[in-house]
Amino acid sequence: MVKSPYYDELSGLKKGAWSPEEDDKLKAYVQRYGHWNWRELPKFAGLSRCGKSCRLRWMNYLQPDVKRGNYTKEEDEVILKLHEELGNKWSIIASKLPGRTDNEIKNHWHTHLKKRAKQNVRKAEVKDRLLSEASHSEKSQINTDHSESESHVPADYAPSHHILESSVLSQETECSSDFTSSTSSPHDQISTGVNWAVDQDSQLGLSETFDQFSGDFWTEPFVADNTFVPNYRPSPSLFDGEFISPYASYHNNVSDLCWDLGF
DNA sequence: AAACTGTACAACCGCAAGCGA
DNA sequence: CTCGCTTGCGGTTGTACAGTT
Repeated sequence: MVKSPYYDELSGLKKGAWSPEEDDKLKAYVQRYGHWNWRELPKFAGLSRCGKSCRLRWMNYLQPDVKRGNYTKEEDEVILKLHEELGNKWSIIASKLPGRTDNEIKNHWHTHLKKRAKQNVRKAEVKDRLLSEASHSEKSQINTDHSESESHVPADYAPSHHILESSVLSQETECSSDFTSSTSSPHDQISTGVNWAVDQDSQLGLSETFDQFSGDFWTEPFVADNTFVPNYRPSPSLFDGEFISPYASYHNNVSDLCWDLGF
């Protein structure tokens, strides 16, 4: 599924898929010393990779809190909603989904959600058309009886005000900032006379899950990457087993540091 | 069974923002 | 102000695997 590993002649660096050994090295190094400088890090960690590659691998795959696969309906809906609002701001979207990375969300969007988003757009267009047609027919019927025999919509088609208040499309397009708001019944969806079967599952899922969905999801803080050691550069002369040790990152006080440095 | 097509996703690349000298 | 460096972001590619013909 990924590019096969190969050595780039020009740079002499390894590219392509990461081996478990490389993963282990990088993970162990970052967990121990933090990522003080991605460009320099591979040298110290004993990896023949560029810093950029290491950073990406760590961020998207090796970080302890990274969730993999199995997107929940809530997550899908959040992504869809935020993408509708923000566009391709994957990093911002990722910041709202603990454990998900921008790269993963981007991939998920392109493979799973793009189609759904397109369907949503199409439904919104149909909704607009229905609304304009409904309001037009309502006006034309103002001074007539309540017969719907002339209407092009099914017999169980609800009056236009009904559509406005409870159609699923209204939910989608009007609750942009509050998706915990009211839900629409399946009957309401059917009553518009449009075949919503394509996405009914997800709509129902949205209704169910967002009811349980507290504000905690948005306010819950990220688990910080506390392995980061700001403003610290190791001395290349300090070796620690298979790594070149930058020390300091695991020292909570000066005496520990002095001990490790042999002072 | 083989060939073809579609899907999923890890990884690469180029660019831009941020920051310090 | 600008130059150089690092980091982060978003677009895109490559390829294994699954499904279909």
